[in-house]
Amino acid sequence: MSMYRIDFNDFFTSAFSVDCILFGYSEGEIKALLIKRAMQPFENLWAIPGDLIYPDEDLEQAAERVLFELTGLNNIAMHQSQTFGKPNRHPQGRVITISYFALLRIEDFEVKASSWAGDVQWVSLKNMPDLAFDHNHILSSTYEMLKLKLQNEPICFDILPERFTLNEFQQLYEFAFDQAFDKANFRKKIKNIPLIAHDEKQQNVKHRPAKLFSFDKLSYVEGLEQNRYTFKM
Amino acid sequence: MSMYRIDFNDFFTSAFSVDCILFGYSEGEIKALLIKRAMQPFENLWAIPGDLIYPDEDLEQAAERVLFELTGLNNIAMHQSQTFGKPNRHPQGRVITISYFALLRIEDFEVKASSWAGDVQWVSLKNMPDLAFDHNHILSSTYEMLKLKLQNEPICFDILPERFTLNEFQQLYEFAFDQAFDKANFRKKIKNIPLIAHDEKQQNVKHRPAKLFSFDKLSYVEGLEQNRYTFKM
DNA sequence: TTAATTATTGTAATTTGGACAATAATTTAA
DNA sequence: TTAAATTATTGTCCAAATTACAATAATTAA
Repeated sequence: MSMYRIDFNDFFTSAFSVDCILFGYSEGEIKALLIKRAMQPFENLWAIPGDLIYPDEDLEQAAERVLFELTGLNNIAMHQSQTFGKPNRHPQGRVITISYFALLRIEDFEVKASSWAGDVQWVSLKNMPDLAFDHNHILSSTYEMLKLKLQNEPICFDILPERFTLNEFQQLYEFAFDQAFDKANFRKKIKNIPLIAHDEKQQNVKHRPAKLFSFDKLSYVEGLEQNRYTFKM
Repeated sequence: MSMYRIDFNDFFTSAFSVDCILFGYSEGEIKALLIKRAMQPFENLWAIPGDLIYPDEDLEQAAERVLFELTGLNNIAMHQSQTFGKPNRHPQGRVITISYFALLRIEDFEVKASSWAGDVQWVSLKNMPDLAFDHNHILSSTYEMLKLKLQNEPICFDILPERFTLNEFQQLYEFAFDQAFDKANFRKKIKNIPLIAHDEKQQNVKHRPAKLFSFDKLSYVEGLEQNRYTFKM
């Protein structure tokens, strides 16, 4: 096999990138933030925002940099999803990409176009066009990872408004898993999750307004530490 | 920031590796196959077997190559776990490593030493020494991934003998999760998993022999496709 | 004031899960 | 040949969780 004849230094000819799938939630739909590529390859195609990782940069750091350049947001937890490395996935060389995702509150920031992003847009997962590279594949497997985490970690509260109604909470899961739940039963299921009930109510609705809740992160962490609690949906 | 002054080609100065955590099960314990490094860096330390990925090689292909060189085994599903890339994790350059794992039947093969593996040994997870690189970290997070997948995918049948008793099945979960289950209740829990009951019985035991079962993969896949089924332990 | 609409809570039936007991099949030793 | 020992397998009871569906409450709009 020819592979045994290559020099040690010949291995150091690859690049890494991160691809950041930013999930948001609005109008009852889960959306991903996509960019329209302003440069070759795949110029003018929609793509997952990402960038090459600098030689001295940590993976998470790179993911957070991409997020920051696009949204100005800091201090958002990025979750590693999977790594994609088919030899020919990038036309300009061997680039292995590590996908990260985060859940964002769309209303908390304004997206900024950047050098590599001519146009930026929230696109519903139910209505996804053909994307650059292997990005359709990356997006759909990261969505599977998202669903797994939605069932095992309280990341739903990263994407819900800070104060939300129980219906909004329920609809997020209904959309993510594409199935309807019974209202009363959903409320029973979540009765262990520590929520703070506020006096405040929903505004500007044409019917009885719902009470607003927020996630009681302190109690949650305390419950975890004392082993009294495991999040499960 | 200096990072903006580097040339496109300067990105192509990194290398990838795969690290393959091979889990086996014997004497009632989950073990990982480790090698004693025969070369620098970390010469003589125990490590997870792994290798650099060739420039034209797919990730899974590389993982399967490492597995094959060590065990002679082919056609074993390798599962991607996580990717580790701290800038200084490898003393000889920027090497990002992608961890894969597989569940093996220890009795099905004999490990072979190879060029990079002076000594090879099955080591119980309960009794792990200090390993080379960041391999203790990689091993423990891959073990968490293993447990996650054991709960959500039928990978347990990769590690069980082709025909197994219900007790062997149960013991695997008991050791992986380090807790005992009630026999009768375990059998109720698995009653949805499609198993083929054989006429054959356990041999050479000093008591009533148990019936042998095998996993009915066909029915399982069919159930998945028709949305009648989700594996859950 | 009332109809319409959605929020919230309750109830009863069914299913699941956990603890434990009973029975069955086989080997071994008397 | 038989009884004791050992483990496999199945069943039962009770508590807890899940499901389907009904009842009541609060608000808006006419």
